[in-house]
Amino acid sequence: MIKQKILVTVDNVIFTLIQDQLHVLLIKRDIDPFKNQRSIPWWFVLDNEDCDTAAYRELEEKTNVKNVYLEQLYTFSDPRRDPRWRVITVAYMALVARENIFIKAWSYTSEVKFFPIASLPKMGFDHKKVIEYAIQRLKWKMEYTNLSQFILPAKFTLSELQKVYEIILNKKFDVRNFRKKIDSLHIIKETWEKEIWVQYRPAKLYKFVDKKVKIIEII
Amino acid sequence: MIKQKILVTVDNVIFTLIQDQLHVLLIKRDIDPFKNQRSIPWWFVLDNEDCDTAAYRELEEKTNVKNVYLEQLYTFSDPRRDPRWRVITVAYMALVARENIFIKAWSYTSEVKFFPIASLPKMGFDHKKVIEYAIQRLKWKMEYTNLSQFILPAKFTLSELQKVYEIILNKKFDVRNFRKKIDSLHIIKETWEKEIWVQYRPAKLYKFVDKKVKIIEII
DNA sequence: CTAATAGTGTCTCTGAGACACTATCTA
DNA sequence: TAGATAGTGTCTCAGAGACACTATTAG
Repeated sequence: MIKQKILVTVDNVIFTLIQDQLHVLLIKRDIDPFKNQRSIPWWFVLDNEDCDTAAYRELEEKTNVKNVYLEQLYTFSDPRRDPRWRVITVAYMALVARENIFIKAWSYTSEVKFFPIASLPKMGFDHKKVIEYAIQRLKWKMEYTNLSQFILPAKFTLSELQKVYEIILNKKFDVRNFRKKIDSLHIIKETWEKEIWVQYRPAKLYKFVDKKVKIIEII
Repeated sequence: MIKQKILVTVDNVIFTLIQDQLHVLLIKRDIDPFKNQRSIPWWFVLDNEDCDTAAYRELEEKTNVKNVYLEQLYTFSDPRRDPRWRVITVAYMALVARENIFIKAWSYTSEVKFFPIASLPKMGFDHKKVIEYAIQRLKWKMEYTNLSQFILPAKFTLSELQKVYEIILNKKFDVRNFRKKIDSLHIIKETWEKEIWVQYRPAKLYKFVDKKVKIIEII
């Protein structure tokens, strides 16, 4: 039988929106290598689970939310990506709505924290590369699917929806053209509720018609 | 240190066009499990190489061609996908031009053979799923990149180019609209050569402007 | 009534798709 | 000259993008 000494892990790039900025969850390493540097959450795949299961497990451990969007991205396999052992990692990205994420990650100490992607700290391993890959995939999929629903609260305003696209795609849209386009796609519907506690004209709240990921040209 | 007993392999879904049909390279297994069934070529990742390198190595061993398009697809990790051991596989797809592929795979015995995707034989492992995934990715990428160049000979006619799209996307195109579209993309240029040995009006030969993969809306 | 954001319609221009005939080569 | 494929232009319609004002609420 073949001799091979490779360890397999899953890495989770967990995205959310906080105060109009895209953020990624990072943990602080308390052991070497890269002690005190940040890294994205990762862990070993167990012997009797597949990678999706492992990624979910790791995700719940850090955020305590279920019902999250999770997608396999890419497998990183440079033989020297971990200085200790030969480790291959299957990278995932997760999208969580800020209304869900507040539950656990926030209650941690500074060991688990969201960082805006515009100012990421120094990171161990090849995690910078993994995050860059994830951002690319996120942008790309935002353009042609209804993925934005997973980063929004269940009910949201059209302005919030537009802002999600503007932030992630880093691009401004015309209000009227944006609404016309969204309307033509039939991916969201009105609720009969409105914003409350706002000091201006309250906006109508909408929700997504379909929880499934659909292929749609949004922009 | 963590105990983990996982083996890592790479699977290659090797596509080419033969006689107006999309084909996949399969080998015949001469040992159990799945003895005498077909499978896509795969092999173990060596300790000091990354997965891309392993996939190239496996590819050259079967086809003897270099300069091939190779892309990582997805990592399949069901704990029971190999009945003997716990094996995780990183799947790749390769595109080869028929002018290149004839070199070695053809000279093999029946052990290594191309099968049209419309009539695939019974296959071991989860290879049906892997091939289906690869076909999806291929279709998808055909629509928005200049990937078709890797499945065509270096010089080709516009009819051949159109046929590539028609076969892979399983869809007919209007000759004039297709040419108008391709022309507007500036991805190919005329050579000053024409077809020879044909029994009708010989067509002009074209070649791709750029070997790099470009993002372009083709259809 | 002021400040702040929500919400709405029209025009222009580009590009996709429908459609049919002539040109060039071999045998 | 028959058979086979190459090669070419126009019109219509849909959708993208540019653009500015009125509506509604809280304080």
